[in-house]
Amino acid sequence: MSDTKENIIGLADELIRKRGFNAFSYNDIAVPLAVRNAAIHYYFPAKSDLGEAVIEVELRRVEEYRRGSERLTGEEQLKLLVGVFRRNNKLRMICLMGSLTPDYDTFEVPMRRKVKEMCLSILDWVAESLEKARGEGKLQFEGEAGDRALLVISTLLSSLLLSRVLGTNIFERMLDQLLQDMRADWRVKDIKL
Amino acid sequence: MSDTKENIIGLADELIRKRGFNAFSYNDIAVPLAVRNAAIHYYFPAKSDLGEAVIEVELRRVEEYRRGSERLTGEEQLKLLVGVFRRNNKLRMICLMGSLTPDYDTFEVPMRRKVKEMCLSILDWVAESLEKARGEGKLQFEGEAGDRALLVISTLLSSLLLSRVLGTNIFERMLDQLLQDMRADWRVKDIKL
DNA sequence: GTCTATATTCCGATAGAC
DNA sequence: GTCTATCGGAATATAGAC
Repeated sequence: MSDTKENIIGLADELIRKRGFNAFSYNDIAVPLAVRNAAIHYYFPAKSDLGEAVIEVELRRVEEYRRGSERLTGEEQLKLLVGVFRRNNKLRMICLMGSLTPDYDTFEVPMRRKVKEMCLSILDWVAESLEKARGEGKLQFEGEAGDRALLVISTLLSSLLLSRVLGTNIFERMLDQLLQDMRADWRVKDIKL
Repeated sequence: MSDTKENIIGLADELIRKRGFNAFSYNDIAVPLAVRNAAIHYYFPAKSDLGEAVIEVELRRVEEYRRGSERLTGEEQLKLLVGVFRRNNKLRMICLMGSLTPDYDTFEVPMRRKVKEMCLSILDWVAESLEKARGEGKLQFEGEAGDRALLVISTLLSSLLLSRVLGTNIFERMLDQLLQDMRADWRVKDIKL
């Protein structure tokens, strides 16, 4: 993939997380990259093509995390997950789920499908990690791992939203509560950056 | 307050919940109300004025809920809260926190302040209800009610986001998990509409 | 208080040269 | 693959008549 194309996707990803899909323009990408908006249209004829590409990359990122952490314990996988969100929090960036799901009904159908696929993929990974950690005795929760994954993602997603408005410390307050609920013996500050 | 003004605010509220603040236009309000966009500008010179008015109404709504449920038990207050969200869920509408916090950094400062005020007000109400319900022995949780309120709001907010993408039943799955965690002896389906 | 009319700006998108 | 140039449309917003 060409550098320009990669840079466009990378910057679009950042803009989606910081300002939302409907709030950024081709110009917001063209100016920092010092190209004309026609160059962006060359790679992504319509804005939704760019949106889909950003999600596609995220899907691959999730797959990589998944394959790259296969040999880790469930607990380590969860620390990895929480670490990713904490890093985003420090950068005032929300996650793609938190940014794209509120605007879901304004998207064209193909992009909606991609958003849904992304949500399912992330949830699946989290559920797997939770189940694994429970099997190791490092986590306790009742019910199915898929249901618990919904609550975990919910907390991660919302903590990024609320942190920006109410202050960064909200993230740790929320995550530590969640970890306590699941009887984890570690807290956010225990994760090495 | 004039009918037109009220109708504008009401429709704007709906559009914010369904499509997001940055995705709706004055025309989306003018057409259904059969007025010209100049009429909307008469009441709300700038779009942010309209946004602030919508939040203002929500703030008063929260205050009303609060005063109107003072004599209810904490448990009944929570059922009321969950019921409000469930009704929104059925209408495919997300809450204002879920819609406005992702776009927070695109707002002008006065509107950001209002968003923050709204978040704090809702959290405060939830914390109060949780504390009350805990005192009644109808709910169990560790730590401060304020921290727990963050998790409760997080689940309500996210369930609306995810329900639209993954299916309406997500709402009940998530809320029932949350209630189970707090050892509540009721579930979503027990709430009368 | 609502209208017509319009200013202004910005957006996504495309044609065609290089 | 990137550019210049431009189109068509939509957005927010305002002036001034009624």
